[in-house]
Amino acid sequence: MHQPEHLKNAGLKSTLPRLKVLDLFENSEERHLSAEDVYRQLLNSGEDVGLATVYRVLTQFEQAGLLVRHYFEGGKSVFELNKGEHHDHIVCLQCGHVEEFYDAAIETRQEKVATELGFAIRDHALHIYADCTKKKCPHRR
Amino acid sequence: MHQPEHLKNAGLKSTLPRLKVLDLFENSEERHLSAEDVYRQLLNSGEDVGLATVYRVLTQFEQAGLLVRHYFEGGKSVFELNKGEHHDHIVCLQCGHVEEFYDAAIETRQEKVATELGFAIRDHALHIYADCTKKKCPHRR
DNA sequence: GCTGCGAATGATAATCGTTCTCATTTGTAT
DNA sequence: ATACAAATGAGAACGATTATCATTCGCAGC
Repeated sequence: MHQPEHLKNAGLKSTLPRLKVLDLFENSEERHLSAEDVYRQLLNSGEDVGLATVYRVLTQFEQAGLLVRHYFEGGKSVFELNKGEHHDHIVCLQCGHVEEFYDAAIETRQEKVATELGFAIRDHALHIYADCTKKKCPHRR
Repeated sequence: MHQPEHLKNAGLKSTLPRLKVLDLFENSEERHLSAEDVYRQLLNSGEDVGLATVYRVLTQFEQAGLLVRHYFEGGKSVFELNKGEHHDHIVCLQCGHVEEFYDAAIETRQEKVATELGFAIRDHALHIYADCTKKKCPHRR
């Protein structure tokens, strides 16, 4: 019973579809969901939302700062709850699972490089595509 | 008069469209070209190529290792000549120009992080989106 | 140089992710 | 309860890319 305030604070009416989407992100196993993922999961849960609404809501949530959008290889973009702390991503090539990491040294180095080249960083994305070396891997895909 | 060998070595017939595309990448101002960019520039040069062929040739060149493909934000992917040496990219948000850089510290740090998380890096992409702080900026877009 | 055949091309249709349009429905302030 | 703006959903539209398929081209063999 706290999502409505999240929406209010973001200046968004608390409608059914919006509550459902927020809830999904807060209770889903996988933190990183594409629009299609969200749509499918809502349909499977018996909800009756339109794909267009899912796209709209995701975009609104991104603009409101509730979600963060990532552009991984393969065209479709994925969203995750905005925890406030920046982090980069490592994507498993086997199962598609996304792991997060943060490395202060990499961050400061980026700033250094950008400054030297005469740029002011606005945003950045570090995506590592790798094979999981552990035996457990089948997250999904 | 050396492109034909490049193609031969890659196991590709040296056809007119393929030679034109290779030539474009070797002589263009901007190293980073999208399929649309290539298509437009060839049309402007009076060449008569089909868009489908451009996409096909770019993909073949990528598989042959002649070109490298990058997925920047904004959907469309861009290609550049494969110089053999890896580098990351900083994209100017004003003009769309792409600058390249390489930072050994960042590279080694990535390896370290991946290993610690139990992954074997296959590929990675570091894209910095920034504003150019210099007065000269109008490369294009 | 000419021929033939498989590979390559180009026009166009199809696909995929995403956005737009618009008539209908819903949330909420009154 | 009422009303009105905001939000929704179905489907059209869109941009990037890929697939289809009849025609054309590169090149090996004559």
